[in-house]
Amino acid sequence: MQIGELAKRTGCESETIRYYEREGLLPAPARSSSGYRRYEQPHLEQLAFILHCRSLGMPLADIRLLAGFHQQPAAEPCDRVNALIDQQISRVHSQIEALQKLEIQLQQLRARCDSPHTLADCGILKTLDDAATGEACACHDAS
Amino acid sequence: MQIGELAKRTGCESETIRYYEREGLLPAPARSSSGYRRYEQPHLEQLAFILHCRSLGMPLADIRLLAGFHQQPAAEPCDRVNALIDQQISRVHSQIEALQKLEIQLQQLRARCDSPHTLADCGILKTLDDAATGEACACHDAS
DNA sequence: TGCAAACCCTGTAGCTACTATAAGGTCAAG
DNA sequence: CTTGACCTTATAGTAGCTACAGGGTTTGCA
Ligand SMILES: [Zn+2]
Ligand SMILES: [Zn+2]
Ligand SMILES: [Zn+2]
Ligand SMILES: [Zn+2]
Repeated sequence: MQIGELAKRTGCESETIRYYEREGLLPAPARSSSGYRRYEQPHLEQLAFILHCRSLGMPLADIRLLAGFHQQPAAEPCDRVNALIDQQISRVHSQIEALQKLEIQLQQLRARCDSPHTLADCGILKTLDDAATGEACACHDAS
Repeated sequence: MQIGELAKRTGCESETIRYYEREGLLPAPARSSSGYRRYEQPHLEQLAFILHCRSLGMPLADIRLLAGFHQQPAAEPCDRVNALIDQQISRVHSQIEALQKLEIQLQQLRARCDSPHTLADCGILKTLDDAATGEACACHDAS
């Protein structure tokens, strides 16, 4: 199958497929006489593997490692697989925590302007300006 | 003051300050005879304003707009300020939701390997491989 | 046969918000 | 007069694509 059909079947754009090939995530496929890439079933599965991992937010470097375990002796322990997943869980978890703090801060700032104002009287702008001169702000210094 | 001192006082690297200048977020300061940037108090406040907004996750384009409201007639309504903050809140909120889903999916995948295994028997690798061939997976198809 | 649409190819640049060099000029202390 | 700490510009790198530009190929139809 050509790249366009692989794209259609996986829901991944042709350009992304070529990008994965350049990055060494997908093996270079055979070419037709005119230079078109020709993919077989294993490529489709490899790409599906990559996209599945991407949908879990895994970085490409980790996916490369995960895919590489298929080339390793099957009797090896799987602790490095676990470590990759655990790492990703903790990355995601700390991102959630940081974003939750951010949301609270933003809502405290937003609360400074509840009724329609002019720019001159806007509690949001005032808070931001005051904070820039070193004063306490609703978003960062709330108790 | 020179760029290094501004950097020290704000906790922002000199290179980032120059970057903000290139991006039009900080006005170009006066130069000494040898070409060194010389900053005054207003630059420090402007930079503090930017850094405060950045700490709330605001994109530079939005900060540019927020800062631009200072040049606008003060009698204008502040609804565009609110809109920027609301937009940021909803961006943050939807990121949180997406990451929370991700965390659950990752934990479901992780649960497939609870005791030490070999690569051949690893429930995580098996799940990923099966998903690549179209089968249901713990992470995406759990009820 | 001729032509147009729909494919495909490579290579390059753009996106965000920095960060990190390289290669050089300036200034104050000792 | 030299050392070290500053400063300058310009360029490239980061992650994961996405969007061209400028070309070649294949297929179908009149
Ligand atoms: Zn307001
Ligand atoms: Zn604040
Ligand atoms: Zn395992
Ligand atoms: Zn899954």
